[in-house]
Amino acid sequence: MTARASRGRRPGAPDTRAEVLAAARASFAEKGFRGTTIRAVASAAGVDPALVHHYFGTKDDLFVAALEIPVDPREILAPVVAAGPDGAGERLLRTFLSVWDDPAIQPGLLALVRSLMADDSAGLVRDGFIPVVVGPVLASLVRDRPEVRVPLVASQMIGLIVARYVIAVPPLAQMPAEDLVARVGPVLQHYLTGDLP
Amino acid sequence: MTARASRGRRPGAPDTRAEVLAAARASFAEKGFRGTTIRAVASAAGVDPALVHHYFGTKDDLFVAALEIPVDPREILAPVVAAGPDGAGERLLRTFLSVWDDPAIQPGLLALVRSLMADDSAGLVRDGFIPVVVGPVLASLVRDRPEVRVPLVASQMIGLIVARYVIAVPPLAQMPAEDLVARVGPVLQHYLTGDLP
DNA sequence: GTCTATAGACGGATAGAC
DNA sequence: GTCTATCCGTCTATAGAC
Repeated sequence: MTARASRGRRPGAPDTRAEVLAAARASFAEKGFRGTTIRAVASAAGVDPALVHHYFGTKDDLFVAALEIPVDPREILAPVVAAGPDGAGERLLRTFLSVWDDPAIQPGLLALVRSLMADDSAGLVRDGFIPVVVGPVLASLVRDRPEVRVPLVASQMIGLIVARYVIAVPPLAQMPAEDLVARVGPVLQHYLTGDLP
Repeated sequence: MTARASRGRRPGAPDTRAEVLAAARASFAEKGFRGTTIRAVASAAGVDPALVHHYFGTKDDLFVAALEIPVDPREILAPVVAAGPDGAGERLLRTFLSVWDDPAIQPGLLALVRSLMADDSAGLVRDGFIPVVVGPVLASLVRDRPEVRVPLVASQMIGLIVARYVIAVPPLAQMPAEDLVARVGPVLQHYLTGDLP
């Protein structure tokens, strides 16, 4: 994402590049990586396939351009952990949902999730994301035995993502975030600090 | 699966058909539908691509042959609902895990889940599987407001599938089924019959 | 900048020899 | 039954005209 503000008037042509990127984002989010074709993206944006290559290079390049998640999980979760374990379940879920419900971020996250499930890149989540990103963050919130509590928390949050955003089962997909916080938050809290066999 | 027992000796050639099917199952489970190619399946089974077609017809046919889920969810869940709402969370989870942990069934289920997440066939789960299969079954177990309780139960079970079987996050993937029943069962019970805002 | 034309690779499917 | 050879379609990617 290059800086787009510069003085003087913008080029007369509409921002074709942005339209291509938006089309790519939507397609990757909906159909996954293998399911989207450069041709389909170009057609959706009303341009020629060659133009897509001209802007973004290879299909892989287009994919990473379409992700562009403007969120650092550790940064956004910092205030959640700073407030301590009390009510952490609700706070965690609230910030989590606020990110996922952001229409500017959602397509990128969806595309990411879709591609992670489709390929055998599950190892990336298992050995990368969970232990190095979310693990340490959550570990500071749990009472004990993080190695069993963190995965349980993760399982419920993964299920929420898949049910609400990927499958969009009603009424989960339409449910206001605060309702979900009230209903699922206590479960997360239980996994974090409750009595567990 | 045709009956394989008949008197007299089996044909001298090893059961190539079964090997092809096994290779297909593994590939579909690991790489999803789009990710597996007939050629790769044939190569993994040590045979010619044309032979795969000869046995199974199109790639779609091969896929449904590789699924071959020998389980009717409604049938297997019948005893769970018959015993009533008390302790239903644990019972539900136990039968659920016993099916998923069955090595004869798991690859088919995994392939199914992978393909459902990859394509935009989410509608199939949302409008088909959940409301017509699992919905009615679970609805008879909940205390009230099935339209909010059933999706919550579904979200936790989906999360368990993805975390334990698709991503295989440790130690969730290695955890004995009974440990999971003891830890997650109460949450399901809470979603089924507990106090919910 | 935008499009046309096409090269090159890959995968599904079929026909037919052995 | 099993394999060779091949057709046909789709896709990425590039070269080059306008």
